[in-house]
Amino acid sequence: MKLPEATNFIEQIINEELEAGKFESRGNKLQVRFPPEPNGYLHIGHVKAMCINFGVKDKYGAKLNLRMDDTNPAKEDYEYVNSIVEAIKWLGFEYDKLVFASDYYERLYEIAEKYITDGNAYVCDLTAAEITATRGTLTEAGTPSPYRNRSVEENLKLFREMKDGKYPDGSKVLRAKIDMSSPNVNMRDPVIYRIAHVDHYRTGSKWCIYPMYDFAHPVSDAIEGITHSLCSLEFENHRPLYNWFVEKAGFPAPRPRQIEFARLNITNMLMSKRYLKKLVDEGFVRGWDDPRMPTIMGLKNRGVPPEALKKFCADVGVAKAYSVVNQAQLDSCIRDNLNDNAERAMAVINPLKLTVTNYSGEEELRFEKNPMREGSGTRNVKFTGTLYIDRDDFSLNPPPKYKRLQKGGTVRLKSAYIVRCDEVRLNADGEAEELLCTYFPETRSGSSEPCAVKAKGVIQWVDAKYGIDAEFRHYEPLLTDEQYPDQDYAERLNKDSEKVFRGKAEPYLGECGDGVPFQLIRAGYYKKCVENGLVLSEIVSLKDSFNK
RNA sequence: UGGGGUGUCGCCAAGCGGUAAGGCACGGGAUUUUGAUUCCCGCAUUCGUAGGUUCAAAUCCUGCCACCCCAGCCA
Repeated sequence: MKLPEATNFIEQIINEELEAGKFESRGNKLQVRFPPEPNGYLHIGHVKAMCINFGVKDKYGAKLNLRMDDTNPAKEDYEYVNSIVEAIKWLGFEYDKLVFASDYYERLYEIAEKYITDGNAYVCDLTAAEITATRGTLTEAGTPSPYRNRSVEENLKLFREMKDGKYPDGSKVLRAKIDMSSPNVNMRDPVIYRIAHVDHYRTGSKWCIYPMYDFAHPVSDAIEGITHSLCSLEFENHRPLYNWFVEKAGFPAPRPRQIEFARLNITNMLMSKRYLKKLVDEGFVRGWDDPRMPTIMGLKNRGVPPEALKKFCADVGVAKAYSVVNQAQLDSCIRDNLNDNAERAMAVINPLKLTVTNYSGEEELRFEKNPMREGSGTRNVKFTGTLYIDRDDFSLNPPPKYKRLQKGGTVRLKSAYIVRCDEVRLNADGEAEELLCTYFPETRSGSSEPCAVKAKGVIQWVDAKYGIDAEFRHYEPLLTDEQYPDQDYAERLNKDSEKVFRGKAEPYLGECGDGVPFQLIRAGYYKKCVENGLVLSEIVSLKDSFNK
């Protein structure tokens, strides 16, 4: 058998197993799963998990189920399952089946009864606090529950009564009978089922007992015939439990194998669902898909192409070492993708009027949509000599090596002419209000004749007569998990994370369809065009090369 | 002071006994009507640390150190 080349340690393990013939009994057909809990929107961390799982799918021709791990009715909802499906679709991943852990409730219940019958589980009347107290500590063994040795008959009767709703929440649980003195705390008779008289978004009020993750997850894997259950590092301590549940449930080999990898962390990116949910619930952001959010939908609304996210995950790799990737690495992938694919456009965020005093009339100039790509086409831009440039592109006190416009200096208007600034009109505050310039007809863009006039810089511009009003929003990334609990968080978030600018844009931007990312001529910015007429853009500064 | 993991360049990360890939970041140079892009060139005599085995170790052995995870009726 010709094995695919492994690009990470997980695929290496798979190759070794395949070589050893572990999956011959199932025709070497592998199966994986992506198991989000529908209690929030997917974020960039999930993209890594998906890249790993879908990578196995593509590489080994494995089956891949999208499984909603919905065993906690209090937190889950259809809104989230829809958002998850949408995010996966946007990323371009294709799963074989959409399944729900809640589809297995009946089967899980039967397996729980089997545990009881086999003497591997018991109903425990201890309170939550008592269970915690008797679990022992990291260095001391726990003490067995007084209910640990109930008879199979009594356990079965009690468990059925639990299911039938005879007991209030918290009064009883079903526990696995493993080892109260295990050095691994997770093995000290973990809870399998809890009573919760809560409606489930899918099963309604049918159940009042719900299975716990530690039990439901491995058994769901086994039911589906999963061969590789890939999850993050924090579940390493649960692996013995995982194996215990699958084995005691009586599933034959080859049983699913849990393999753990380090989750994705990125500097300046808040990545825990709990905090993200809080930001949404308390109104710090407009929703889960707010461009400031690290959610897949937030990133989409920021104008990030899905391919850039996949490239990023591929670059970052998969390993077991705890790590925090620099955001610069993500930015680089986005820039790289946009450089190849995004069309270029002109817009000024902070307009400054520029009048060409020796120009009259109007003309159309040719503009390449994407100079990086062959055949991307051109469009015409009107030029009347009265226009706006960005305030940043003019300086009253230019620093050394300044390449853009200054009094007495020249600059090239992108795809148009070179102009010289003759006079600066100031407002009452001493700020530039209007620039009076001279243009040089012989410097018209595309002209091949040599001319004496030179300009070091090139800036973008918007014609005053033909440009449209545009609103720009500039977003700062959300703070990191560590910074989050800070008391000034909300204030800082509201004050600094979103800035709105009223500027001008060429009409072309208003014609862009919803969600089209494009790159501003001023290098280092990418943005997204939304809604016609008005340009409502999300701008993210990716590389501030202007401070050099 | 229990158990499970991890330690290779500023940040990720290959490497699996034969003499340190790659990406990001960074520095230098060339081309450029985006200070972008593109293009060269540079960037770990050293792999947490101390010993040991070997002709040969980041890779094997032993001790030590550091960091992360685990005591939810969350996932």
